[in-house]
Amino acid sequence: MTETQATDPSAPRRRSPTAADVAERAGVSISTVSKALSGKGAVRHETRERIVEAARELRYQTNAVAASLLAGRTNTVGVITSDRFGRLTAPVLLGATEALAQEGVALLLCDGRGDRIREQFFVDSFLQRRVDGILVTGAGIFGRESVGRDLSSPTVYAMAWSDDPHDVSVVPDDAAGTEAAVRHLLATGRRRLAFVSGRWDDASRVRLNRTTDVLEGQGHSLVHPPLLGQWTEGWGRQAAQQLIRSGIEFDGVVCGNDQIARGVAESLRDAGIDVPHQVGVVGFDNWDVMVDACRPPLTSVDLGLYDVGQIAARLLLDAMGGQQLEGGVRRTPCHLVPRESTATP
Amino acid sequence: MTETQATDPSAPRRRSPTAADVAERAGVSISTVSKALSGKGAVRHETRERIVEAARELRYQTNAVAASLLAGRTNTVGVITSDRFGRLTAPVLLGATEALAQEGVALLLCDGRGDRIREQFFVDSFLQRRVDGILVTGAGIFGRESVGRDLSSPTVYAMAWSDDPHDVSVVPDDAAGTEAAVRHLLATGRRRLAFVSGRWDDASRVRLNRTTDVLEGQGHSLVHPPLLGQWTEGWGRQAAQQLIRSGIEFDGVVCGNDQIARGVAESLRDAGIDVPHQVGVVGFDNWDVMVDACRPPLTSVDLGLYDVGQIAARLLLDAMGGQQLEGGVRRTPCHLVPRESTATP
DNA sequence: TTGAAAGCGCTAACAT
DNA sequence: ATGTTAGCGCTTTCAA
Repeated sequence: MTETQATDPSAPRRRSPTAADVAERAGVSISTVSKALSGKGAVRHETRERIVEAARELRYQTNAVAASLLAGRTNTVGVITSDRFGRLTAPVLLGATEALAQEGVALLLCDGRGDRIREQFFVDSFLQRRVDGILVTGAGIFGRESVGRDLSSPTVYAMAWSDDPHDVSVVPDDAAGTEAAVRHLLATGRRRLAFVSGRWDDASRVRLNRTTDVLEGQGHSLVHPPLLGQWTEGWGRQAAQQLIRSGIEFDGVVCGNDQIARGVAESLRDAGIDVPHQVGVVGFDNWDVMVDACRPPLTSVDLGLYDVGQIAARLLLDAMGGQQLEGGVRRTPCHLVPRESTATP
Repeated sequence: MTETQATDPSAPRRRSPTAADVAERAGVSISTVSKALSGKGAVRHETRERIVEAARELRYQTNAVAASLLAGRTNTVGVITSDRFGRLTAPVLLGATEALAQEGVALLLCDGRGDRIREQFFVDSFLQRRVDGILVTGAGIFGRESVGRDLSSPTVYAMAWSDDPHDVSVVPDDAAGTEAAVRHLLATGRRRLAFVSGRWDDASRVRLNRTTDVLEGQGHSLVHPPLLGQWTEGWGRQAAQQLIRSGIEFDGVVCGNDQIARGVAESLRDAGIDVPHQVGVVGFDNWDVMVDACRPPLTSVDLGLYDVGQIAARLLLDAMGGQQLEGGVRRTPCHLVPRESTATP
């Protein structure tokens, strides 16, 4: 390397150039600089050239803080998560960032760990920072406490809905997803279904209820009482063994998530029961790591969490634009992704 | 509900109260309000009481934007990720948020998807927003391009290191982690080791090199040429079958990550080879979902990514405080978590 | 102990 | 087409 060190590394960090610096260098006033660079005022072509050139030389960048103070808008939304940026939150966050980035809005992130005190602290810090909106996500698909009515920034809940019906929530329509899964099992010729899920929460409840509703609508019912345990592969395996030991015949299993489904499917396989030819298995989440690695690959309900994030963000943008949103829960579609675990017997 | 609606929902969002509002209500000047609430000036006790009361009544919150403009400090750091907030980034992010939150610093988040153009765009947006620092993470443990020398905000790289040695990077010492894994296999009596990893990148290279170094230091060597493929369970299974078919005897397998290790372990089990009694298997990442679900549970190298995030954040805080950091890569310790897959035969 | 005034860096209305 | 001026909401001298 032969280039000369441009700056003295021991020097204090130099302050960023201001519009005044650019103005001086271009020999114009500050407001002309503003007009030229924002493209909003009338500036002679030649003058603009000079200003742009000066700005480039100084590596000038508009100070967004000053602009925000003036505009009363920070182009920022605060996000509160509660599952430590886990697997379910990530796609929601991604969908939201994409939708917001398109409008030049950035995300302030923090994790409340599901602790109301922490959450309240972060909400306050967001309000002090004058975020234009707040997005709240949960650690799964279930109801959660509102972070507060009538905050000075509009708020939208994604994935987990607020228990205050005045709040705006966007959640995957997993009841409809469940229905698709059950109908798919029926369509592939299964009639004797079992149900295995994690702990007894909103998600388990919705999925179980819809499963039994659809079955009963067709004159069927679950062949074994619902098996509730944990959201893990290990529990899926245990549940499968319990089913086998019960001696009850079954030809399809609806599972609360992909981990459980994988546990069930692989445990059946180990027991010499062919999946999908003797038993069809369907999971929830369409989590690549699970559905692809499972033997056989798992049919699963995709919750469309990226869309949930995107739609929640768009609603928030509308609200930030002054639109009055109607409170309540909006449901976004889930879709079934068929794979080998439910192939026609 | 019998309570009256406090605000007219169709009214335009009311502006936040300012220090002037509080001053008026408390019958003092703005500067007294500032002193009273910041606790920095001398204010008569009774006056402070009045001011605090007025602030509470108005639900006044200091406008951080105005404070930032004045202080030349935003208490914000920008974070650029590149794996869509994936499994590896999450703990880094979490560690960073905790360390930063303690100092009242918030995180601005965006995902560059590993695209330099997008990254540059986000870096510029961060600089405009006058973040006090920038944190860059990668999608894994490998070298990456610098986002720029001499940015106006100090920058620290976490997990993936910058290819510019003037930049400050914090990465897990996976070479040392590898060494611990190999020594553990040797200590549990294995001598004939194989190596299976994902694609041929920095992580695979470091882990392979250290594996062979340690083996050779003990007078041993890999019994089969390294097997490189993908970072998936499927590849782990294929590799195990390849090993078995080769007819070469082996009693230990070092795997590039937990998915591969699980594929290897379960494939051996399916082939009637006992893990750990005939073959020991060790993985990397200590990813709960994999290590716990695997049969048998997997011994794995924990990369300590939470610490990586925390340490990177602390370095960044130091730099933000004006401290001059020495460029280069700092390595944080990994540690082996023994489980059944390497239990003494 | 309190208040008046300056100014952080910018934009927008108004004047030239 | 360009410049002058008045703030955005706050903190911080400096005077009273």
